[in-house]
Amino acid sequence: MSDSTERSRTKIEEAKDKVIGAIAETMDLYGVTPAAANLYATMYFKDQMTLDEMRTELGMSKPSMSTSVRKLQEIEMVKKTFTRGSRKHTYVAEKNFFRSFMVFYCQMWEREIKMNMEAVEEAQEDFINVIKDSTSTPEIVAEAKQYYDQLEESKKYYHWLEDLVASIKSGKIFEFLPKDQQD
Amino acid sequence: MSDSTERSRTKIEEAKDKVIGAIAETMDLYGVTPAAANLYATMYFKDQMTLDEMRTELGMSKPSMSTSVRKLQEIEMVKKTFTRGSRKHTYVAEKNFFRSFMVFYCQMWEREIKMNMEAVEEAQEDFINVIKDSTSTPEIVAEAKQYYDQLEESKKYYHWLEDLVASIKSGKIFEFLPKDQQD
DNA sequence: AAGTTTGTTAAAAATTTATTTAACTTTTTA
DNA sequence: TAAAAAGTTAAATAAATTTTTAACAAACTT
Repeated sequence: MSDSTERSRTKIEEAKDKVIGAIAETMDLYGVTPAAANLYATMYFKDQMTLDEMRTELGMSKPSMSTSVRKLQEIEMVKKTFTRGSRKHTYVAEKNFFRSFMVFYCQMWEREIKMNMEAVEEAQEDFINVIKDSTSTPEIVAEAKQYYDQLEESKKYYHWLEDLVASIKSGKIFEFLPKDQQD
Repeated sequence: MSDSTERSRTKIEEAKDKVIGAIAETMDLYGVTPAAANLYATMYFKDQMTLDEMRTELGMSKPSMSTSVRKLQEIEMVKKTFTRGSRKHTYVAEKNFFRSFMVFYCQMWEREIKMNMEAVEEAQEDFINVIKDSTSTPEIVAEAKQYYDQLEESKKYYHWLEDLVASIKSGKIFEFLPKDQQD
């Protein structure tokens, strides 16, 4: 390989590494481990990879790659592919950021909605019982009512978030905010 | 205090704790420490709090409260208030989840857009240089072009995310997804 | 201005999380 | 079906983060 070819290869690798570094750095804000973040960013520039290729490329242990790839599959940023001829499993990175966005945030928000709404509903029932309890003093009734109302108000937000998730899942949000705008 | 009053008070506390637990649990997915998550959730049911009240209520150290409250101020989930008569600082929790949502995700997404777009722009320049380099072999030019195109495609997503942030900041998104829907 | 209270910074301890090594299970193929 | 290869689970180690204790700085009171 000639000197200039080698120099070009190096430049390409350096350019990729800039993007890999940026993606990996922002990704651990998404609740994945550094290993998983690095792995995804690396796979972003690859067609497909096996566990052994991942281990070699990142210089990490195989179980670490196995765990990372599973976590990435959970948030659908990596998918398993069938490659005939090879008995090793092969994986590909989701390269469409729109899809990653949709899956990740919908998952996150649905979890939040479910968990918080359940607690809110239960708590509201409790407050109603206190309000209906004939032995409750006026002060206590007033307090319970105030908390009940605060929770009722918060439900508006969770309903809105539900709508947001639905519009992302259905793709309706792209009618409001087109994927390709002309500025 | 009568038995039944005491029982009602306990029920109110239990009801609040359900919500506090749920909020705290979902919040540490938002990148805050357990102490900060618990603190915010606790403050959600309080008018205002001083550092000493926080320490007493959560049974944690003062520096921990100080750090947590600062972190919560950064993401604008807590604000400092002036209470004349008291020389202690007092803080209030943002109780409008819409506002917390806007500040948190806009901050998060703007950081992601900035960091990744900068890397993408730099990398694209590098790829262009390789492509323009007269000593580059056809294979190398093809490879550089492919990566360049992949990054160009990714910019559509970042532009879309910019639009999403803008529509959240301006409130325009609520024309598309109203805060109070009637189902 | 001295003393006291409040809040912050810095170093240390404790806890949690991430990664690795080693053992084990499953799958493949010969 | 036995041997080998691939992948996963579990325990142990390592690393990073969170929290606390202790020392310090700033602000208020008298």
